[in-house]
Amino acid sequence: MGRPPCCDKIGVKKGPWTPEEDLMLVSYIQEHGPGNWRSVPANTGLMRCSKSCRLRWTNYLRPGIKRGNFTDQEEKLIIHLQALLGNRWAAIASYLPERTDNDIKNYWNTHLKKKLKKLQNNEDGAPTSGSATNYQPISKGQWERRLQTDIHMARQALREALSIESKPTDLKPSNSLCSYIKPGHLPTASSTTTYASNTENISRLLQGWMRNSTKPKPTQTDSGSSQNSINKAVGAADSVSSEGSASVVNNFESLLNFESQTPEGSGSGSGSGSGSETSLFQDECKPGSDQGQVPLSMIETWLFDESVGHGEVGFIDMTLDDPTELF
DNA sequence: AAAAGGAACAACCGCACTGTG
DNA sequence: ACACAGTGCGGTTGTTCCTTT
Repeated sequence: MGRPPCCDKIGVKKGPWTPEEDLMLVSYIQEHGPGNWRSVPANTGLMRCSKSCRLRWTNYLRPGIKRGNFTDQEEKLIIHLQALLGNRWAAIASYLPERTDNDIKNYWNTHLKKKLKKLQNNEDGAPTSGSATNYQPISKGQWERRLQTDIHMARQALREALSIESKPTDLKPSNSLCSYIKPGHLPTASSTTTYASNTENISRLLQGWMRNSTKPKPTQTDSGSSQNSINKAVGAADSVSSEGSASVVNNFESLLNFESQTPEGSGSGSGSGSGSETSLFQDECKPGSDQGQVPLSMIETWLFDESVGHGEVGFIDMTLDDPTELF
C-alpha cells in the first residue's frame, strides 16, 4: 500500500547544498537535461534524494530565476492572485515567470500574510501607514468587498476569455505583465549573499559549461520542450550575468504577449514545435495551458487596474467554494 | 559584547496526479 | 482495471541571519 520512499534514507544527505554538489548536479543536467531525477543521484554520485535534486534544480539552480527583492507590483500581483487562486503557488508562480512557487510561498508566509493581517487589524482603529502594496488603508469590510469584487472581475474576464479563446483578441496588454519585469528588476547580485541565493554563482557555473557544451539531446517525455527551455534559459542566464537582462526581458515579452500572436503561428504555450526554441519558461509559465487558454492581458488588466472595485461593479456574493469553477 | 527572540529562507515530507506497462 | 514510477505541489520544519535588549 504505502509507497516506497523515493530513495532509501540510509546515507542520504540532508541539509543545505554545497557548491560542489550544485556543480555536480548542474554538470549532470548539462549532459542529460533535467528529468529522470531518480537516476541523478546514482549517476552523479550525489548522496542526495532524487527529489532533493529536482527541488534544488527547479528552485535554485535553474537559470532565469530571480530571487529576493519583490517589487511592489509583484507583491500586488501575488496578493491578487492569492485572493483569486488561493494557495495554489504553482499557478501563481506561472504569472511570475522569474519566481518559483517556493519563493512566492515563502514570501507570502513571511511578508504578505503579515501585511494583510496588519491591514485587517487596522480595520477598526486608525489605520497605520501603508502596506508595501500601496493600498490605501481600508477597513476589513472594504477589503473583503474589494477582494470579492476583484474575484468577480477576474471570473468574468476569464469567462469572456474562454468564450473567445479561439480567436485572437485585440486586447492590448497595455499593462502587460512584462511591464513590471523591468531590466532593473532582473537578477542582479542578490542582496543576500549566501551561496544558495546568489544566482550569479549559478550563472557562472552555467556559463562555463555552456560554452563547450554541445546541444544536449532531448531526453524523453515532455522534456523535449523543457530541454529547449534549458537551452534558452541557459542563454538567458548567460546574458543576465554578463550583459544585463535584455534578452530575458525579450523572452518574457515574447512569452507573455502570446495572445497577440496568431494561434497557428506561435501556438503560444502549448507546443509551438516547429523546431524553433520554445519560450524560456514555457514549462512553468503557461497560464492557459492547463486551464484553457486564458488571454493573459485580461487578467493583467484586472490585476493592475487600480480602479477595480471602486466603480460600477457592486457587491457580489462570492464565496469561492471551488476556485476551479472559475475556469 | 553577548544572549534572546524573531524573521527569513532553504529544504524536507507526504499526498496527489499522470503516464505507462 | 490495476499497479507502479515519476513528478508536481503545498504544508511544514529546521537552520541561519538579523535585530533588539
